[in-house]
Amino acid sequence: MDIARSEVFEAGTPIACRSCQARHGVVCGALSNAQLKELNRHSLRRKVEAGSEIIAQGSESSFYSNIMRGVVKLCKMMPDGRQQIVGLQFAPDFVGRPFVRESTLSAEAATDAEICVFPRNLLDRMIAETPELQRSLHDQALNELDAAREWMLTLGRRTAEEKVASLLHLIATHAEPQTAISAAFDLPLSRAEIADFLGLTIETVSRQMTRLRKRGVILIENSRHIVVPDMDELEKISA
Amino acid sequence: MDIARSEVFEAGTPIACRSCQARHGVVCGALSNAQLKELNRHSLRRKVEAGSEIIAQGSESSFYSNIMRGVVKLCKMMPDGRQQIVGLQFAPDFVGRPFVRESTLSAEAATDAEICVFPRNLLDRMIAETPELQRSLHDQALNELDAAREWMLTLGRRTAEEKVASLLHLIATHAEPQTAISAAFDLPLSRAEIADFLGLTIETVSRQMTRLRKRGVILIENSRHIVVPDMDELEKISA
DNA sequence: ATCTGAGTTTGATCTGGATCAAATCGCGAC
DNA sequence: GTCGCGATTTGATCCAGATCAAACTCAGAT
Repeated sequence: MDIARSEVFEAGTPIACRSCQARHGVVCGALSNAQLKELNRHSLRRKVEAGSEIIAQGSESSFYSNIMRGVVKLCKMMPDGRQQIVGLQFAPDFVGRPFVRESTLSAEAATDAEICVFPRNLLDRMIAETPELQRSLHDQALNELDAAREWMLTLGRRTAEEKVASLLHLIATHAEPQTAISAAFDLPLSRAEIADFLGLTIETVSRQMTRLRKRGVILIENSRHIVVPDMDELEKISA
Repeated sequence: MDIARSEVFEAGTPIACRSCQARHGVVCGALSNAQLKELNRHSLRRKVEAGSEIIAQGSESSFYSNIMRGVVKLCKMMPDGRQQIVGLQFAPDFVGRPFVRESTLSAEAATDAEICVFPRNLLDRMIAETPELQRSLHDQALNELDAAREWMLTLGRRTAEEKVASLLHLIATHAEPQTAISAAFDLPLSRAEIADFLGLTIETVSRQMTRLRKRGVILIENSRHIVVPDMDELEKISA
């Protein structure tokens, strides 16, 4: 994302964060009206298209964001190019690493997305002044930690088939009201990204998807759109 | 650990947490004297021996702890018995999951250890009342999240050799002042536990250790005691 | 001193997923 | 429409790490 390089908070037309309206992000949901007003003066609503980088691994980031729409992937890259996706974030998640300037991972829009961008210094001050905000962010951090550890189990101990089923289950759960028996959703990730999330190759991902399709566990309407007739079946396979 | 079942805070001789003395845990380091005094009335210093469970996966835990000495492993177990260690904790770490009663993982002493045990209700209240404590715990959660994501890269994308080197590097870094070029330390984990941390089998762990020994990267004084003549060498291998 | 058994190492073989290679599918540009 | 090209699927083969099997080690127990 170009915001990272250019001086964001000088250029562009700041749009009030109160435009979040129906759905507040993690940050603005925890602030008083006075704080919101101040934040609004310095925050920016931003559309980012799929594939653009929001935070670069190894860089010092001068801002945080809230995801208002879309999916963001968190990636770690090794010097030789091997890559691992270490998390997916959805609205209204907070993006950034409080208390530490340099990021050990990159954040990239997996789909077209909209984010609210906040200057780091201002938000750091608000976190220090606002226990409720700290609590919200603490809460999100703990939820991400639970999710990361669950995924460690997937990476370390599940088979390729179970990994693919786990991913489909994860996406379906975030896309659907999760009450329904069946689900239909768009994958926010390409096969290559799925492979990088599951610690597999694209070929193995493709073969496992085909296997699930042939068994009737999923329908592949096209490579990005999936229908799951029976979520219990999928959950059983993901073990 | 029997504490989980019996009513801890009635039996036993409570020992003042101020006995932490030189080294405070994450919790007591962030409290005022008045709060410490109240906490002392309800906390308990406890010795736990290697292998005993501090928190059981799927159970409701009514207490938190601080590790004062020793190493604690966090495990996730699948219904069919497959297991993954998802983190190691060292003094003065906090153990427990604030805000959620039921644990999705188990915490078990990997070595003989000493912990300070706090009643959940009391500490929850103190967290709510004490921004500095919330900040400490938030900080630890974020550090654990960084570590978990780093380990996801290890699980998903590193080879068996790189995994073993990564583990040795991790342990060495926590055991030694990390300034020295060489390191000597006791492994807090058995081969089986190392396998469960790295997503490998014990045979593969053993073979990779032997390979590293034959290459002169490590000396195995006995299966638990390791010497690393050149930490840079080890770090290079862990990639 | 010898026995015992858990933990570890070593060896032989197998296999799930990687790698290498070639279609096939879509979709935007012309 | 059809050309070009990246994304995906499918096929053939390979190999890192799993599995199966057997020693070996060593700290107690007798």
